[in-house]
Order: sequence, then C-alpha cells, then structure tokens
Amino acid sequence: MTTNRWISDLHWRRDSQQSRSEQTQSALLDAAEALIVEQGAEGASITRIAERAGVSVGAVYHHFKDKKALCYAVFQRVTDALSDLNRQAADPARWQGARVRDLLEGYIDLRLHASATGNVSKHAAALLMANDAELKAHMAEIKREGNLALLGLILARREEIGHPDPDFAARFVIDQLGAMITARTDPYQTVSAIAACDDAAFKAEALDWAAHALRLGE
Amino acid sequence: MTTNRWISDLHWRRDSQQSRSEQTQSALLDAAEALIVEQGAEGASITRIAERAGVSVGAVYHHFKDKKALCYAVFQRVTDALSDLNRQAADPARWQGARVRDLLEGYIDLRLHASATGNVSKHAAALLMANDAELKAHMAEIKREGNLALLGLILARREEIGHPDPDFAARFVIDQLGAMITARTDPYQTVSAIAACDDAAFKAEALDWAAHALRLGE
DNA sequence: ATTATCTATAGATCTATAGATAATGC
DNA sequence: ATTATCTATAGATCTATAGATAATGC
Repeated sequence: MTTNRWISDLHWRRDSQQSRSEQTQSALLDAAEALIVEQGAEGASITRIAERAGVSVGAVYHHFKDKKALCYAVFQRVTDALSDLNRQAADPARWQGARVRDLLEGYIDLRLHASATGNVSKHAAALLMANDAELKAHMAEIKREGNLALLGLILARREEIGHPDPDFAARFVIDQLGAMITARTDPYQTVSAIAACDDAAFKAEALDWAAHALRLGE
Repeated sequence: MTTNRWISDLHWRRDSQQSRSEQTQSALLDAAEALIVEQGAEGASITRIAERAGVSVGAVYHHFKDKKALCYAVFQRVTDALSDLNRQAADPARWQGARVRDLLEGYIDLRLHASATGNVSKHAAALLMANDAELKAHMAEIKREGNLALLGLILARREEIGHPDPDFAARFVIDQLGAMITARTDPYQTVSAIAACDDAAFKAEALDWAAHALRLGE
C-alpha cells in the first residue's frame, strides 16, 4: 500500500478505473433486475440491459463473460445479502439467555422484515430461479443453512421441549413456520387470513401454534 | 344429429377432420409441455414444438392464433382439471354427516393425491405462471374458489369450533394447511421434516395442529 | 367449400465478437 | 501497458405469414 492516502482515501479524484468499473457493473445489475421484474426474464435482453444502464453492448461483455454470468451475478447479489443475514442471526452470542420462544419470535421478525425490504432484487431473483434449476438448488441450500443454524440453537435448549421426539418436532416447526411466512408474503393470495391479519396477530397465532407443536412448558 | 351412428359411434372410420384436428392440437400441447419442462420456457420455441409434435410450423398457426394462445392452452388444460377436482370436492352431498375433522382430512388427501399425479403438466403450468402475472392471478383465483368452498363446508359446522372467532380461525387453518402441503410437495426442500416423514405421519401432525387451532371439541 | 397441412421466407430480434479509440496506471 | 468503452456486424435464432397442395364434408 504505497498509494497516496490523500488521493485514495479522501476522494479528491474519484474517477479511478476501478470505481468506474464498479459503477458500470452495478448499473448493469440494476438495469437487469429492473427489466426482469418489469418485463419478465425474456424481456431482459443484453441489448436492452445495456441501453438501460447507459452503456454499449460491448461494455457488457467486457464485464461479464456471457448473459448467464450476468444473470448469476444478479442472483448472487441477493443470495450474498441473505447469507449475511443468516450469519448474523446464527451467532450464538446474540441469543445468550434466550428461550426457544424467543428464538422463534426472532426468526419470524427477521423473515417478515427481510421480505419487506429489497423487493425488486428479490423479485428478480425469484424470476431467475423459476427458469433455472441450478439457482433453485442454490437458494434452497442457503435457506437450508439458515434453518439448520436455527435448529442447532433450538436443540441446544431441548430441555424446554416436551414433545417426545424433540428433533423431529423442531424440524417440523421450522419447516412449518417457513411455509407460513412464505404464504403470508406471497402476493397472490387465496383466502387469506394469514395475509389479511396484521403482523402482531400473525406472530401471536404462529407462536401459539409452534409452542403447541413443540409442547413448550410454560 | 343426422349422422350415421354406425360411423360416428362405432369408429369404423376414424380419420375425420375433427379427430385429426384434436389429435394435432393435443400433440402440440403435449410437445409444448414436455419442452417447457425439459428446457425451460425459453427453450420451447414454435419451431421446436412443431418439430416435436411431428407437424409443420404452419400447422401450429392454423390451430393457435399465436404463441401466447398456445401457452395459454397448455395452462388451461391444467387449470380445467383443477377446477373439475374443486367442483367434485365441493359438493355438499358428498360430505353429508361429515365432521370438520373429516373435511380437513379429505382436503389433505385430495391435495396430496393431486400433487402425485399429472406432474409434467403441472410443472409446465408452474413455469408458465412464473413468467406471466395474468396466469399467476388466474391460478390464485382457482385456488381461492376451492378454498372458499371448503370454508363454506367448515362454517356450516361452526358449532364444532371452540375458537372465539370461528371465521378467522377457519380461514387461518385453510391457509396454513395449504402452505403446509405446498411445503411438503415442493421439490426443493430445506430442513425438512415436513417432506421427510411419510404421508400418515404428515397427516396426523397436520390434523393435530388444525384441531388445536380451531379448538375442535373431542 | 372448407379444413388441415406443408414449404419457403420475410423481418425482427438476440448473443457474442472483432477491432478501434481514449483514458488510467505503473 | 492495461483497462474501459464504443461502433459495427456476423450468424443464429424465432415468430408469423403467404401461398400451394391434398384431403374431408355437404
């Protein structure tokens, strides 16, 4: 690091190649996301993405090997954020003194909050996933990691669980809470009480069910 | 109807224009479904669909106005079957003397059975839906109709429900059972106890939860 | 006369590359 | 010297249509 700190850190000059490169790449990812969400995955052609990002088609291929690499980068920006969230939530230090019910409540809060933010990116990722089994599998793997971390935290408190098979019960509850939250955040609703009630009522009902399923002592 | 019954009913001659037409249309829908499932929605071009169905591109456009019409026909074949199933299941005569628990068990059985059959068609429909908001909305509407019919059957037995707000509880349980079954039949699993256990264990756990949520008397 | 089918093709994409140009970076 | 960008375009699709051909149906 022999670079002049005045220049590199205080940003008197800011159009370094590196930062221009990063800006262009972000602009391309943003443009791809927006087009995918607005017109579906088929509407997001390289030509249109470049146009929207304000660069030429040639520039796209300078930054990404091919269209698939660009799409995967869009997807990865979402999954990286998800992995980060998982890592933070899984930190045992964060949950010292917490009971199973607190863990479940924290999980619900986390997912409800996550689904309320970054919606365009997530929608784009969902559309890409729908057309690509590899991405589907990758997303499932990330969710799996998060769920297994939660499972570990819960089973470290297994003495609270009255169900005769705590391992099965804990897994079942985690799956089911996930399904419940997915149903709540799905924009295409059917009946739907899960989506119609407010967050507090949803949380109360979900926690009540989970406590029953695990036979948590009171 | 002045047609000769010997001909039209006993099929001595079978290559009428009408039946050829139907055969070609079915072949096109089958080919489209297969290609969509095998290569994703983008892989199913008119050229490839025609080739797979063993007809020319021109023939495709004789039977379908454009590509969208063909895709919608693929989708409709699936939703028509679903609507039929809904209509059969919603018949009150079928449920005479049944209790709420029987209704819920019947619903679970129906959906588990449905997800085990006609998988290629449903997979294709799901991929088409993913790229088309109109189809998503249509599917949601069909599920909604089925769920509302179930809701009606349950609320006709509201005296069995101990929950202080039977209407809310019934809607919540229907949503939740739906989410549970979706999670079970999703091929991309996370933890997952819901998918790992056998049908009997799944049903028992689901029914137990529903009975608790509704506060069904015993 | 109508219907089902085919062949051939126009016209509009779309992906990816080659090669030139201008700026940064050592 | 390397990096970022542009222009121009080759080559491969893909959708949809026009017009010919052969069979059914009244």
